[in-house]
Amino acid sequence: MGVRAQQKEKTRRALVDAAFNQLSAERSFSSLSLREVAREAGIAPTSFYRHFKDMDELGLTMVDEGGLTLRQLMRKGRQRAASGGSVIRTSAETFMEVLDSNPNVFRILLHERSGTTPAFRAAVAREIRHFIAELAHYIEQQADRPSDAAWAQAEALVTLVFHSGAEALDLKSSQRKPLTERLVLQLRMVVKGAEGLANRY
Amino acid sequence: MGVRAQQKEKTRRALVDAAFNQLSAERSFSSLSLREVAREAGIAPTSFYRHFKDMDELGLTMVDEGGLTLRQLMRKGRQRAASGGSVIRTSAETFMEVLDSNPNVFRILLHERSGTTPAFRAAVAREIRHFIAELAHYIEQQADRPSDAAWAQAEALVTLVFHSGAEALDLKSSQRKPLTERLVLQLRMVVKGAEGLANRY
DNA sequence: TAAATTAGCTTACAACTGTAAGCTCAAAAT
DNA sequence: ATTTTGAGCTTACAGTTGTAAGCTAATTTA
Repeated sequence: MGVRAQQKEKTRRALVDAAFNQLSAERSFSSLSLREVAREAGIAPTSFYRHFKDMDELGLTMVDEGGLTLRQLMRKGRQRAASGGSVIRTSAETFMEVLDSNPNVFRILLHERSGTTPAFRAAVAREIRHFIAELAHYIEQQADRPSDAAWAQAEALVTLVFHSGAEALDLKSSQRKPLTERLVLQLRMVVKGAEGLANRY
Repeated sequence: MGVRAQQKEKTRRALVDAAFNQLSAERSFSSLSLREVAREAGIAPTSFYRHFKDMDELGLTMVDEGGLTLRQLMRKGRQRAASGGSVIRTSAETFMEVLDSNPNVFRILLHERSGTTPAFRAAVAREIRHFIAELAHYIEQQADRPSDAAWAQAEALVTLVFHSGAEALDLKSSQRKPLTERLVLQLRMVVKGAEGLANRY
C-alpha cells in the first residue's frame, strides 16, 4: 500500500474513531453533525466527503464494525464457558464485561435499532440476526430441537440479553450485579420452558 | 372554564396532536423542531412558549399520555381474556391491535426508551415499570409466586412483547401473524420455565 | 522528467434553528 | 367602566448546518 493510501486509511479511521468517541448516553449517532465529526478528527468539513458519501455511510460502517466486534467478543466468552461453567451465566457475564469495555459499540446498535433511518434499522437487524443464528445453531445441536423452535428460543434469549444490556448502560458497573442475576434467572426461565414445551409434544 | 382557558387548552392539544402526527418510522420526536410543530399546529413559533417551556416538556407530556393510553388499552384487552380464552394469546393479540390503531403512541415510548435525553429515558422506564407491576401483581396472585420471581418473570414477558412490537411496527398489519405466533411461543417458554423453576425448589 | 491524480484546504452561501423583544387586542378582574 | 392579563403575533438575530466551487501540493503514473 502506497504512502498516499496509507494516509487516507489513517484519516478514515480517525473519522470512525471520532464518531465513536463522541457517542455517549446523551449523544446518539444521528445527533452528530458532519462538521462535529470532522472537527474531532482534525480535518476540514468538506474533506469528509473524500471518505464517505454522507453521514449515513459513516454510520453504517460503524454498525457493521460494531456488530463484528461484539460477535468476536461474545465468541471468546463462549470459549470460556466451554472449558467449564454454566453457559448461561458465563454468557450473561461476558456480555456485561463487553458493555464495560466497549459501551459505545453497544450503544450505536441499541440506539439505531429503533432509530429513524430504515437503512440503519435494517443493518442493526442484520447484525442481531447473526447473533441469533449463531445461538440457534448451538441450541439445535446441543438440545436437538427443531430449527424453528430453536430460533424462537434463541431470539428470546438475545432479546433479554440486549434489554438487560440497555439497562446496564445507565448504571455504574459496580451496580450491575443484581441486574445480571435477574438476567440469568430470566434466561433460565426461557431455557427451562423450551425444554418443557419440547418434551411435552 | 372560561372562554380564554378553553381556547388555550385547545391550542395545547393542537400542539400535542401535531407532534404525534409528525411521528413516523422515519421521524422521531427528537428530530422534530419547535418550529415544525408550531407550524403544524397553526401557531407562530414563539407562541409555543405560552404552553411548554421547551420541546422536552412537550415530549414528556407525550410520553406520560402515551403510557396511560397504552395501559388503558391493555387493561381492556385483559378483560376480554378474563371472559374465556388464553391469557397469553389474548394479551399478545391485543398488543398487536393496539399497535395497529395507535402506532405513534408506541413509537415514542419505543424510541425514547433508548433515546439521548435522560429525563425521557426515565419517563419511559417509569411507564414500562407500571406495565410490569400490573403484570407481576397478576402473576403473584394467580400462581402464588414469591414477588421477586414474579417480577423477573413479568419483566421478561413485557420485554418480549415490546420487542415483537418493535418488529411489528416495520411490517404491514397483514404480515404480523407469524410474528404474533412466535411471540406467543416465547411467552409460553417463559411461563412454562417459571413454573418449572418454582416447582423444583 | 512531465503529466495526472487526489486528499485536504479555504471561502462562500442558503437554509434552518431556538429564542429575545415588544406589539395587539380580546377576555377577565376590579 | 376601567384596568390588568395573557395568548398569539411580527420582526430580528446569532448560531449551526450541509455542501458547492475551486485552489494547493504532494504522490503516483506514464
